[in-house]
Amino acid sequence: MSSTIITPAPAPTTLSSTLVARLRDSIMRGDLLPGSKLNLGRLRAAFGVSLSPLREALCRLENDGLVALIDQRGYRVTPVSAENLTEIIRLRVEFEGLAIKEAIEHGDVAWEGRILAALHQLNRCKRGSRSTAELESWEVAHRAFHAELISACGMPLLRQFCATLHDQSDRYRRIFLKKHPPDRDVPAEHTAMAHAVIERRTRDASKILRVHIERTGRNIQAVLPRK
Amino acid sequence: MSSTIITPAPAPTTLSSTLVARLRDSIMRGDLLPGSKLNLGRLRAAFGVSLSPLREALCRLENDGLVALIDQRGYRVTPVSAENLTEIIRLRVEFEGLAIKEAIEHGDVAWEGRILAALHQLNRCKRGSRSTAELESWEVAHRAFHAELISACGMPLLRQFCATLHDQSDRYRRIFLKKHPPDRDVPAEHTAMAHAVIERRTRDASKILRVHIERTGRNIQAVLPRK
DNA sequence: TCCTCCCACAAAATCGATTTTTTTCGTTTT
DNA sequence: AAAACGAAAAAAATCGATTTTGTGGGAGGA
Repeated sequence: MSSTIITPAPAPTTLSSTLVARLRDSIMRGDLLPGSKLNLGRLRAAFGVSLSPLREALCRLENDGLVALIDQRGYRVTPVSAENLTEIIRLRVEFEGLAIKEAIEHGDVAWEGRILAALHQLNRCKRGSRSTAELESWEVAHRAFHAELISACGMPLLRQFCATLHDQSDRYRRIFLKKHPPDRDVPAEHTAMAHAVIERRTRDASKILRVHIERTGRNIQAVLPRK
Repeated sequence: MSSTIITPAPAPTTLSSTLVARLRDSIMRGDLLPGSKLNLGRLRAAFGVSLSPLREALCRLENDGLVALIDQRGYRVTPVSAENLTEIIRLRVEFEGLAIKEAIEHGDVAWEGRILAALHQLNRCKRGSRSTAELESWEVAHRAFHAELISACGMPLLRQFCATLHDQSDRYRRIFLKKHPPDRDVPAEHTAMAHAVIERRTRDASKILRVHIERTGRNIQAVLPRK
């Protein structure tokens, strides 16, 4: 019993789980193009793994709507379309709107604190930065902030649905707004949202959230290639 | 080109896909108990398949929320709880309510026809029957009817979410109301719902749907074992 | 020229065996 | 007696190889 350092998280992970994260990143950043076929042999080689964990990882990405499996002809990256994006945005407004209402009703002081913490971390990330690592840390903080807003809604399934939809719209944003400068007033909106939520201004919070989601949607639609 | 009979469905299926259906049935009917551990070795033997397709099938059932995977310690059947059921019911009301509103707005005559067809098929199934096959055909028709009601909503993702939630609440109903006689007025409610939808009485349709879903929820809650 | 059939190739799906990790259960230590 | 340990057993995860299925192209026939 000397000064043994207890590892905070034993990192109980598996190859498949690691692969899920790696593949998700590749799809999210657009390295794997929407609609493109995922050749198992090539992927296996590229990631240096066997077929079993690769297949399992892809299967798990199906849950998130990032890939689709067709019997006997393998996996492809989920294609993108204006209609699909429209639905994602619409459902995000509905689902997150419901979730935030419930969260405002049930959230306690600890939750308020977590929101402020998440907001702080988010605002510390320079969005305009050129560095990939910094952009990535903004993405992480942004996702965490939105998740925290609804974390007190008391509905695990709903939170999962929201997370899935958020991921899907993030893919659009990251691929199609890659070269666009981020909106100026986004940080202000996040701050306004956090305060509206904490002060239990349900109406305000819902509205800011809706505007926030829909504006991003329109920005993407504007540059989405037409069919 | 003699009298070649064209197979209606080439059945482009794979072992994994077959397994998904078989496992889903086992879980839905409660053969595999909620919360129970799924021993891969035993399952492999029971279904006469290898690990690869079995693993893939289980992974796909995760999407439907019927099983859960924990790294390094395998799969288990999703446990049940009063809170979980409450959330499922709540979300079904919200999601299907939204979907039916959109469907009423966008549905055409062909859709109306499909609803009546589905309703007819449903009403032809004797719910009170003792035969397993007949009960099963009612389940199929019932699911098809509810799916048809919202099929015109123009939102594939939402339909998928609704289908998932429907499956989950069906599992509760099939397991916990196995020995209870079905409610007398359920067929009448289906008919009323179909007509309200076709006649574009949005308000009525939503209300009937909500009552329909919530009553089943209460019936299950009443017999759900307390913790 | 166009269509159909057949073969070789590529890819997906599946299997059986091997490697890791967790769980179990007796044994020891305090 | 309770906690701690460790080796054996069980189970999950992974791998490499085999089988099955889809695909593309060319020969043969209309």
